[in-house]
Amino acid sequence: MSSSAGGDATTRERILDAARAEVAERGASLTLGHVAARARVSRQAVYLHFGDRTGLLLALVRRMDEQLQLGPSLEHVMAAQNGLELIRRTMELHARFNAGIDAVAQMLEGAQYHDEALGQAWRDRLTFRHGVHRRLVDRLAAMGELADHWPAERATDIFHALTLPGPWRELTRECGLSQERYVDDMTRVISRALLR
Amino acid sequence: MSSSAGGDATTRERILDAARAEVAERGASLTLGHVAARARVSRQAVYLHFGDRTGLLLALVRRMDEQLQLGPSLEHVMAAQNGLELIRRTMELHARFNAGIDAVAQMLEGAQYHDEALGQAWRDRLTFRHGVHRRLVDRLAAMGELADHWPAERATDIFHALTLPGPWRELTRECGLSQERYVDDMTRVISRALLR
DNA sequence: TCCTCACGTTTACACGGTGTAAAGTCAGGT
DNA sequence: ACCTGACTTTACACCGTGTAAACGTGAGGA
Repeated sequence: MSSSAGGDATTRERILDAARAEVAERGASLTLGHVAARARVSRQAVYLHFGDRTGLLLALVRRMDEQLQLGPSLEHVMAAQNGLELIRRTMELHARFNAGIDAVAQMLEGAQYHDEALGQAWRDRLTFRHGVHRRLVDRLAAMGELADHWPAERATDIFHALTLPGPWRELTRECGLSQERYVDDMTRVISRALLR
Repeated sequence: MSSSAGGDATTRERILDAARAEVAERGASLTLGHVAARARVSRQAVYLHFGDRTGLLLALVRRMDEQLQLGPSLEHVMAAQNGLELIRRTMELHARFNAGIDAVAQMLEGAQYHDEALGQAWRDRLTFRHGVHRRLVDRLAAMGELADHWPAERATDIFHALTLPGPWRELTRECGLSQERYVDDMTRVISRALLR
């Protein structure tokens, strides 16, 4: 864990790149040995940098969060001029975002029940996600477009739950919907559900 | 694998009961050693009956399917006199069913990417589920209540994806919705999405 | 009665992945 | 010349899976 900062940093990055590739290929059943080999580094180097398997995966998740920079995209969503457009932009963001993180998300979902720390990391992400949807729902309410029957908190829960990676994965990967179709259809479903 | 039928069957059942309990407690990280100990049987007895870990889990899933007997429940759903009632009954069935199988479902979902056979088992269940929703959508169409904008296949995909265990788990376990609330809210969402 | 077979037991071992420990190499900076 | 940081090699302990072989035992048939 010594070189958490400073030094070359290139090795650490190489290991993380290798880990990302291994997750994409083998899912949650990646091996530290394989990661090390792919990074052209000894297995022990991985332990030096990340402490243990969990540490490596946590670092991978954090780096993906940083790289994906969803701040600007979120501003674009919030700038929508009406409810329908806000929902559509949200779904476009989800589609793009999910496609980017799906392999890692899958790994986290799968690992969350035999790894305390990874489970926590996954829950943290979901909590953050829920908060984002709360802001979106508040915006809808402020625009006077939120249907009367929904208390904000419950509308948030619905918005949050229907846009989880799971349904996205099922629709696009298994049912064969294109990203555009996913966006169109889910925009319709959610706007009908939430808007007045 | 010898005693697939005949004989005492009590040992086999004891092992499956133990496995179910272990899955409920430890999720996907159950050990054959723990299962055996709980069933008060040697670890090797498990191998005798189920071949390997995967075989045990597959047998567990199949037994749960048999025990849950969703045929009659499904008839009750199909007997609904109008679209809204059909959707409500569907959601009631999902709520009850999900609560019953969630531990095992979670285990399967988690395992599907490092165990070919378990992944297939999970996909089989989802395919069956999808077929059920197709029948429901066809019924809606026959009643003339399916909204015009949905081709039957796409309405099916949506119905299927929105009622997956994942969203149910998130809403009831993490967001704190009661089963009744889940049924009420999702009935509203889906009827608004699918009905004319 | 004796034999056999089904079911289960104990013991033992190979294999692979994780995690820890210790000693060695090697480049750069002082 | 020395030290330090980054990484390597080697080695080992631990655990879970899976296989193998030999032994125990009770029920049923010849």
